[in-house]
Amino acid sequence: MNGGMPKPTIKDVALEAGVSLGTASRVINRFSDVNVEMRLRVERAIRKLGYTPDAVAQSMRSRSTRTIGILIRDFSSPAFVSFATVVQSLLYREGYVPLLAGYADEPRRELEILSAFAQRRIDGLIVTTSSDSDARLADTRRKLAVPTILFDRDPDGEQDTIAVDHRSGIQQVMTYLLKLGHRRVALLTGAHHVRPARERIEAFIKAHHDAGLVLDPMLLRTGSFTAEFAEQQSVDLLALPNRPTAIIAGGVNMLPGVLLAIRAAGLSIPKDISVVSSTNPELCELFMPTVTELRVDYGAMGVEASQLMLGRVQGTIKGPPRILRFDTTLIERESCAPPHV
Amino acid sequence: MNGGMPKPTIKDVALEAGVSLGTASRVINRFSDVNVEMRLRVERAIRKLGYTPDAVAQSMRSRSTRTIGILIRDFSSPAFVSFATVVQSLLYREGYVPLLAGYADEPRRELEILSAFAQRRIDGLIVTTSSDSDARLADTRRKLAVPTILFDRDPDGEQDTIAVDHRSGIQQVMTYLLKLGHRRVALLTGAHHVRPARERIEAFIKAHHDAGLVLDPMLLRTGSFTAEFAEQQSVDLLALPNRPTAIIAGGVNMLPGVLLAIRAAGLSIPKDISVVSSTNPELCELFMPTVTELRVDYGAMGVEASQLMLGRVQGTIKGPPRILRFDTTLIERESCAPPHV
DNA sequence: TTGAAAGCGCTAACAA
DNA sequence: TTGTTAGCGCTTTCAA
Repeated sequence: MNGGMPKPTIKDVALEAGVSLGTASRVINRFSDVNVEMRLRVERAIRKLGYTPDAVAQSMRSRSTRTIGILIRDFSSPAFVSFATVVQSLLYREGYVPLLAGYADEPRRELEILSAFAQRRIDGLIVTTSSDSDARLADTRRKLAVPTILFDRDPDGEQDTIAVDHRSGIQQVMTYLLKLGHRRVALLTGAHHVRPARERIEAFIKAHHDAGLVLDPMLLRTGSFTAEFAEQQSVDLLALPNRPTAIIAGGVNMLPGVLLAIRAAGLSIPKDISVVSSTNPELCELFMPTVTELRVDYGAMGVEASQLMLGRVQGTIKGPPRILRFDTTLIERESCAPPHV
Repeated sequence: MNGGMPKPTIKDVALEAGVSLGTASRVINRFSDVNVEMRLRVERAIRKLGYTPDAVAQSMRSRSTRTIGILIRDFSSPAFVSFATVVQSLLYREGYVPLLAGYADEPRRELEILSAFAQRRIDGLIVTTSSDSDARLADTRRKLAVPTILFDRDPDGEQDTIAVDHRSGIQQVMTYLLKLGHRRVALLTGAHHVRPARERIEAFIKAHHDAGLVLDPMLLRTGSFTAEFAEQQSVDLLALPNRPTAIIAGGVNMLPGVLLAIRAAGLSIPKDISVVSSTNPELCELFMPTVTELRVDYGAMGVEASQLMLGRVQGTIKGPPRILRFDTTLIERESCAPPHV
């Protein structure tokens, strides 16, 4: 597979430049206290030998791997795509590399990934945990002893948090739907042990209360963020004797399931049923009719998360845990109309 | 950020177990020539101290990082999602970790990522390069001197390749469209310097030739795999005095652009124009009408790629470069109909 | 089968 | 400002 001589080491560079190991290291690490003459000699040697530092050896000594672990639910959501793209680009620019992993809705895999991260000595962690309330996961994160950003999860008082205000998001949606005249709105979202689901559920209940409406518990469907769950629950909802007049897909992967179920039921949007979806720009704009969307700017969250993380690992940001909140925007499209009675 | 005592090392384990460093290492690495009594003592010590090996130190000595670099175009295509999900899960199972990076259509970033990989001493590389013909990239890959799998790119005689047969794919599509009566079919795909584009272009031309048709060069639009490119070219195609009666989205990200352009032109599918798309299960099934799809099983490719890679890095697969080919399946849906004259 | 010791490539502490 | 040296945590000789 290979060809020829071994990779040059810093020793070779020092030898070639006729300086000591230490001086070579100082040049490589851009320390200021190096004579110009020496610096040039070392740089020439580096170029001549085609030397690149060995990151493993650097990490061995310096304790830093310049690696940021990023632990998400899965790779399939458009939200992840915007986030990951931005984060990767900003981290690389500073010489850091993201270690990306998804647990694909299997909490056990989350633990495995965390320990793989630990063994590799990541410098920082951005994590969307599968459960806010799992003490074992929290404990494992703590043991990593690196700057951590909880992504759209509950602040724990110890780590930085960057989260969406889903509560006001659902409030916006409900205000909109109620104004259109809807009284039977269904909410599909994940299980209560993650913050986005919990916030949506609470806001959903509160909106009913504030409007003086009695919430039919059949209309609240929680348990998973997957499209499969959304489809199966939608099928069930649409078969109800008094089916909802609007459905909220409360999760970035859920819209496809909802749309499939509605089509299978032979219903038309928005005539028979109104639909609002969480962030999914492509599908929402492309589907006909276009779908009203509760949009979150995950790219912007990626920028903030990267900057905060870089600040923490580089020591330029200090002090107590920060909590960054992001608002949602309701983008009204064609999928909502007054219900007909 | 931290709390308490430093992580236990193998030295602590050896001390606790009352054995030598070497013995502790042998137990950890599951060597057979260790006395049962010793093994138990070491294992107990490991459990007691909560020891986990330090992957950086292991790599330092062993030369293996158990890390596989995966370099793709970007994170946004559903094809990537299926592939990455499978690969991650199979690699983790064997104690390997994927290092995922996308160059987002900027060839310069590809080089940066490759050198980041090199510095980190990856054990293997799976790469969808931005250009089959860029000698600098090929050279950089070669210098990595690790098992490499070219993903849907031209075999270079040195590395393993796992590729889709786009040629027969386009042939299937053309046969289908010609049989429906289409004579003006447009193909949208990437630039000729990557294999999937090149194969599609060649097969597209050959299909015309074989059918005794003269290909209007205006109908062949190559240059980029992005949705933006697809949209802009589609807009242009649809404004032609004699516009095509069918469009092929020859790239996994391109369908959205095509659909947007068709909608903007006020045309209806398949009455005014037929559409065939490369792999994009969700959108193809969800859009109305459903879209005829030239499907590739990227999950299956992920399985094969992982197994081949693991075989190479673990030394269980030896010998000359392998070339694995995957076929496409044409899934006929509602987006194609005979053209009306 | 086990222990002792060298050393992977580098950074950092110390001395000059 | 530069050189020398110890040692990061581990695997892997080499001897015993």
